[in-house]
Amino acid sequence: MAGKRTRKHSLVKRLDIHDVARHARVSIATVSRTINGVSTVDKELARRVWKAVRELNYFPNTHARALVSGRSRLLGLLVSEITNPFFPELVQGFEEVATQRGYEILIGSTNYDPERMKDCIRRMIERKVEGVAIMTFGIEGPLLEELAQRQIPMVFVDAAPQRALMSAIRVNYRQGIREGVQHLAVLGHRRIGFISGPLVQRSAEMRKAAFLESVREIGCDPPQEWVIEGDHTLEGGVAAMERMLQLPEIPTAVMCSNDMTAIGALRVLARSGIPVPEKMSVIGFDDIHLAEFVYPPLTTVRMARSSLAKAAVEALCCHVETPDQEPPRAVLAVSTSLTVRQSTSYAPSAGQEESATAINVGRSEKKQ
Amino acid sequence: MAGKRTRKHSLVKRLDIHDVARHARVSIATVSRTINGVSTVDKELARRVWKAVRELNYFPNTHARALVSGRSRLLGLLVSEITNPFFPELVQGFEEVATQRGYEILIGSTNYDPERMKDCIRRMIERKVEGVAIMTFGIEGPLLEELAQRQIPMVFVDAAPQRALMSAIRVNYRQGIREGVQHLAVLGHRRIGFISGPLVQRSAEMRKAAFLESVREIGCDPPQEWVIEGDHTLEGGVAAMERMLQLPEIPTAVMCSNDMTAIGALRVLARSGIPVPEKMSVIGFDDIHLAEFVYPPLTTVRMARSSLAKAAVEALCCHVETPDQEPPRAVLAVSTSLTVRQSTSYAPSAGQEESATAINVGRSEKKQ
DNA sequence: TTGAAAGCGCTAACAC
DNA sequence: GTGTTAGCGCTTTCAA
Repeated sequence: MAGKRTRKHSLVKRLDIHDVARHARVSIATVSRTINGVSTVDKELARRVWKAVRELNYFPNTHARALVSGRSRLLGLLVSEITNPFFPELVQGFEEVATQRGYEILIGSTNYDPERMKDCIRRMIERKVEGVAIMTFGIEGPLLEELAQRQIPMVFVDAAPQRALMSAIRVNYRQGIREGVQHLAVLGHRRIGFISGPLVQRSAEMRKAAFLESVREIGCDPPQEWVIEGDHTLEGGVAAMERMLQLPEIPTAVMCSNDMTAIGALRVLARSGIPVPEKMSVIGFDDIHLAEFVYPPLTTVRMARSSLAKAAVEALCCHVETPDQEPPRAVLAVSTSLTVRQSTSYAPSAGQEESATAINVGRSEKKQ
Repeated sequence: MAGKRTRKHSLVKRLDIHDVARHARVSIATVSRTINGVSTVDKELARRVWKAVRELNYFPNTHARALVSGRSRLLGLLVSEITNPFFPELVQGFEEVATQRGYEILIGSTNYDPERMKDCIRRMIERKVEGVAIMTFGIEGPLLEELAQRQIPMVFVDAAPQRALMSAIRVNYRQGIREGVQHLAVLGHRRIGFISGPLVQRSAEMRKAAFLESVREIGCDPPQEWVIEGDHTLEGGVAAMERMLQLPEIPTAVMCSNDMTAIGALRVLARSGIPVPEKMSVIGFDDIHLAEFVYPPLTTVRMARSSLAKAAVEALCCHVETPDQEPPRAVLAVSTSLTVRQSTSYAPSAGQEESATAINVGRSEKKQ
């Protein structure tokens, strides 16, 4: 009931640019210029403005700024689901770099549901994001159109449509996968299988291709049955490994397209009484937080998701801040490298000497 | 170089309320009223407005709305770090409920760094959030003042300062912890230890208190040395369990204040050749994603973080939407319950009969 | 170099 | 019931 009501909607007068101007005995234009770092402002006036800002504890209203400047300083981040262990590190990196550059981030989780994805896109458009990073596994074409129509820059992973304002971050899958395969080779493995992700996904396909190249490089050519399609889930890993164990001949090492798949595979092996790594080595991909804690701790190819995030923010900002020149459409930005833990060891039948020889031939593997 | 430049800043004219009004042959006020669901609008005109909105694919500009209405429809969410496995589920729940209610969420990770926390608070103030959920483990008083000064509602977990616009979500720690202790009792355990969190944290203290009450309830009173202070990290769990194993007498079961602590404890036990659960049972708390995947899969007390998030959003919205009546300061909203996995079993020396008897006496434990 | 004033897109008071 | 209009807080001409 009490309280001085000096505005329609609120009980307290909110500080605005006029208050600062009055306090510093200048015009609001000068306050605005000072805060925005326009160089023509007189030193003395600028000093007074900053003093007033400090004393009054003034923060500019971003909505007003956005309205007049047409720049929201908002970036959208579209992910599949935050609870998927792949994403938290990505979100963290994205937030860090974006806020550093003065952007705020709007997160949308699609939960693999086209309706929710549509909703996320609507929210982003309403809030006038200046760019969107599409980090979901797959996206509906028509929804992209919504963004494209509004000239909103987009960045993708691996591959982007060939259009203006769209770019892609490239991940160097080969690098880490090759390291993983060489690591196995050094340990004497020659019979190496692979459980892929869903091959409709570009990144899953690229990982598989990188694997095949790498095994051929060490002179192996695994039979088709040793290359099984999974779906990047734990259950998929379980199913794939079960199929593999039914084969008349099984490999001594299996590489997986992501860690969840590898963890599923590990489960089946544990259940089947096949000790890892003694009877079979397993390598994952991604290096999610979990990988370190499963049993045995998973040897895996690490993809630095914070670099991915950083590259995405930069690509977006590049579009926004230099709208005239078309930026490079694809940035090779993210490297991968092997993290050796305890799910890999010597091939069961490989003699000690053979391995020792191989070690000298192989390349060293270390964490990046 | 081409492109029709109809505005200062952009190459494309952005759709606004005037375009819709023109298209529907009504005034902008009618468009605004229609979109905001004001009931006095003529049916026919409303129909025309909606048609125009659809045809033009119009989305209102939230910045303009925020500016004039004083309502940003933005909620702040302050967390310690998104990569801490405790948080993703919380963030997901928060996003889900907030967007359902038409709010957008602004995430800030403090990374346990006061400077970054300060930065997060600044960002939230600049963007004019209508409320902030403080989900960090601890916060600096002066920073709260910044928000309080600006009449921004806040919601905390467990305990909030006794002030206007601040409320707390209460977690029913006792419920789940009691279930856990009873579960151990049923399995014949009488020698039960506890590794707490950092006791400066209110929630850690509450968990410890709940544990002590619960063990006393089953007629046990563990010696002081069996109640060790950890710090809710894996390393803390390692250190605490190492200390415990040095004791002349060790318990047959240990409850931990959170899952990371339990995972640390599990490591030490594995290293020391003490099989879990045969020689020692371990129970965690939180039920983070990881718990299911460690070896052995961790029996743990689940706290539904999505309910926590939901309660937080509701408390905040309650403040915002009915500013006159002071809402309940504390909401008992989050229940906990036991999830039994494989890190718990019969007490080593307990006879079969004893356990069997106990089973009938004890309460059944199931997932909620 | 500075200040006055227009206007960003919208909501809400007020007049009809 | 509908339209006209005055701002919301800011940036950015434009004139001085």
